[in-house]
Amino acid sequence: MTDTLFSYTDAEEVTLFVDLVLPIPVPRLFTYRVKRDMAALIKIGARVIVPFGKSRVITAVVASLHNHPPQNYQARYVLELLDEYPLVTGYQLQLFAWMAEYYMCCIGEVMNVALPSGLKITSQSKVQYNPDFEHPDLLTPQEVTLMEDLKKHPSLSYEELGRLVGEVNVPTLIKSLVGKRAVIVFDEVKEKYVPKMVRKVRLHRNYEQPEQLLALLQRLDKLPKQQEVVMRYLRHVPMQRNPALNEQGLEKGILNQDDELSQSSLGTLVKNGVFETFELIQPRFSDTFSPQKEIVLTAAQRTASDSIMAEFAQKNIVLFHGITGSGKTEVYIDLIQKVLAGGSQVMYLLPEIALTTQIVVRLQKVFGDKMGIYHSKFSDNERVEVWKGVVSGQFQFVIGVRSAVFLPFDNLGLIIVDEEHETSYKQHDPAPRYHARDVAMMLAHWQQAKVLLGSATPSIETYYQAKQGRYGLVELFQRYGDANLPFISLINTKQEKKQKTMKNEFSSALYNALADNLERGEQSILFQNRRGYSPYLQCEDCEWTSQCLNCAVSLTYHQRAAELRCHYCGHKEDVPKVCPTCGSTKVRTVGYGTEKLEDQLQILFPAARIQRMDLDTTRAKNAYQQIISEFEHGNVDILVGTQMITKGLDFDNVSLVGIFDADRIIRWPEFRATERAFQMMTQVSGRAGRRADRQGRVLIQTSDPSQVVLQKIIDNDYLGLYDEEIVERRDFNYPPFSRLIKLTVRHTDQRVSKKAADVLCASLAAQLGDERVLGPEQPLVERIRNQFLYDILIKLEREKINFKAVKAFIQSCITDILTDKGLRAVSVIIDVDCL
DNA sequence: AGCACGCCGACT
DNA sequence: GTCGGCGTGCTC
Repeated sequence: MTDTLFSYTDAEEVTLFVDLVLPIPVPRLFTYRVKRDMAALIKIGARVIVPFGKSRVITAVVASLHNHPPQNYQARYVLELLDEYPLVTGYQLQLFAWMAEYYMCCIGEVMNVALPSGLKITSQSKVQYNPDFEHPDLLTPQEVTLMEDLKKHPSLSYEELGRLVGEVNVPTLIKSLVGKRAVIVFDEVKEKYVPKMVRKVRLHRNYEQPEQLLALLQRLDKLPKQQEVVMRYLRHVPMQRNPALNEQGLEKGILNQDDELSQSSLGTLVKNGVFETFELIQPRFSDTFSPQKEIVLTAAQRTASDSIMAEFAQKNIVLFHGITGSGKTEVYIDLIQKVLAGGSQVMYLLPEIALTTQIVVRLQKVFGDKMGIYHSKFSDNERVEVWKGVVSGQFQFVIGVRSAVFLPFDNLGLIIVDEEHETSYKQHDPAPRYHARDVAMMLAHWQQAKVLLGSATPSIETYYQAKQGRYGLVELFQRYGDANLPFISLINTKQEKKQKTMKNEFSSALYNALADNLERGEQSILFQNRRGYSPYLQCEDCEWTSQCLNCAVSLTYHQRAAELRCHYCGHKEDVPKVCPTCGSTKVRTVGYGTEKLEDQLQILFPAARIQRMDLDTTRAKNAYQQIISEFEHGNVDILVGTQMITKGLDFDNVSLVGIFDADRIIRWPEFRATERAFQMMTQVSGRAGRRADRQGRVLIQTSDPSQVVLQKIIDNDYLGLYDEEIVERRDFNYPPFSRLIKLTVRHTDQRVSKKAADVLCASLAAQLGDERVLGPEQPLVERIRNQFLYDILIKLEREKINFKAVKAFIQSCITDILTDKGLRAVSVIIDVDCL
């Protein structure tokens, strides 16, 4: 500014602007004005509420503060400042920006998956009564009446709230209520938190004083049943000594003790006004933890832990390669304790399925309420609590799934990525399509934290880095408690079919083994990685098969639900009684899903108790836990399941694992198929024989036992697998020797989709060269939800490539397509480091 | 992503 | 004559 003469007055008049991250898929920040009274309080990383577009109000995060008024438009005002202390750290903003750049998406898309929806108040969000609300005394009179309304309604929308309170500023009101933890905010789309209610009873006020109580008991002398109920109540609520205890009452269930007589007596007492019933919302955080348990490491575990520490002195990333059942968890606990004692934070990542199991319980016993759990099965409100707990310092240690990398850590000392090879660490559907393992490494790099990658079957990429010396490597090949590795054998189904010894698709070997196990009272697990009853229906008289209308896949037959389902778009239809084409009644099921296996096993072994575990049986809230505990308590003889059973289940009594169809796992049309097959089958095998006193057995059904990977699985020969795979990867320039970016072009008109893909491919290849650009090619499922898909795969060697520049070029090619008149309607999905 | 604006078909 | 279909374009 040239106008220095008046700068002393200007200094006070300068308008403050903020650049905000909005949860909107637009590749830029948005500038808003800040009113003077807010200017002193607003900070980078704080959330604000702003008006956006014609009729929306949304939550944004402050990315920067400045005083440059925008040139081409008038900035609008920030409506409300939500956080006096930022809920988003500088590291997180750095992470958001990095992810948007690296994974080629918008920073708003990153923010959208990063923040739990409870932290994003918008004009679309709803509020409900917080079951854990503790301080009604803080409310203003207006808020008190509003809370009464909220108690009556399950939830209120933004508009409804506005109508109820009249002229008051709704965002301000919500801010106030959220701040007092009186309400919780949730996303209408997602399922809201359903508070658990307890039914309680208490004595009527008239009987609270000792003399009144005594009179009551005397009056009930002639009614012994009712007298007994009152006595029982007094035993649990000793109000003779302290009448105030009556206020809290007693749970109805405890008083009733499930006998009908006391129930009817209680009913009479309630009717006569002696007792009154009321309901209370059960607080969720009422668990108590057992005291800290001492963890004693075995010699091998001790050595491993020490070696990891030693490696960390040299390297920032260490691969901990330990076979299944070697007791990696104890080693982790040891390391976590060390890092926490040093005052740093720890993040422990696990794939979704593994997190639901015993590991959490085990860690909770050690770390108690200092440990936060970040899991998708938890309600959004609980995620918000974990987030705030990390900011406040309550949680120095969090165990969580993929999305835990977004938590506001600022002082990480250690990140553990367990089951490092798991593909579920890569987010597939909404952008950002990030890999939590890689993001974790970035976070660690910024915060000078160490990363421990754990796996029994490391990904080829990771093992390569370890071999190259870029990562430290610690291996633990001794099974915990000297349990033996299972004995794995192959069953040639082709041969058995020739000899006619198969029972349906069960080989005699598998059948006999299952029968033996049943007889001995030992448990078995049968693995089949396909849910439903059968992958499709087929007419025997014509060519008809069940096909999805919207996708190029067959409809899977689900017998239990009595419907045909598309596993891609979710479309459901009734099962036809006759062939829809020719009217024939000979419609048969083809192929085997877990449901059919369950059925056939029941026919083969009528006395066996069989349980199925797949997506369909575990959808309900606690179904997963229930199945596991049933199995654990020996109430199940044979557990049939998909991938879900491969992880984290440690059961003593399982002595047999059957892999129903190995061929299907091996012959996946993908360059990682062999690696996957090895990982998957090794993991399932690990479920067998986790006890020292006998060796578990694994039977693998295959039509071709000579397949190389099978022998490697039998020999538990990870190194052999690695040596072969790495050669192929090098020869064909696949990861770790290259990076892959997959572009998927989508449109409802196949010709448009194809044209766009061709044009895109040509412009990419013109610059990058034919050998780096593959396709366009129709994916395995060429049409999903009536959109025709074409894939383009870009291979970029690690050396001598300016990754950033290439990505910018790719982006420009896509922009060209999307501005082309005839092709602009297509959408292009970008997947960096696709799996 | 939402949301409005805008320009063409089957309905009271 | 309108209601509403979803194509296109914009949001500080």
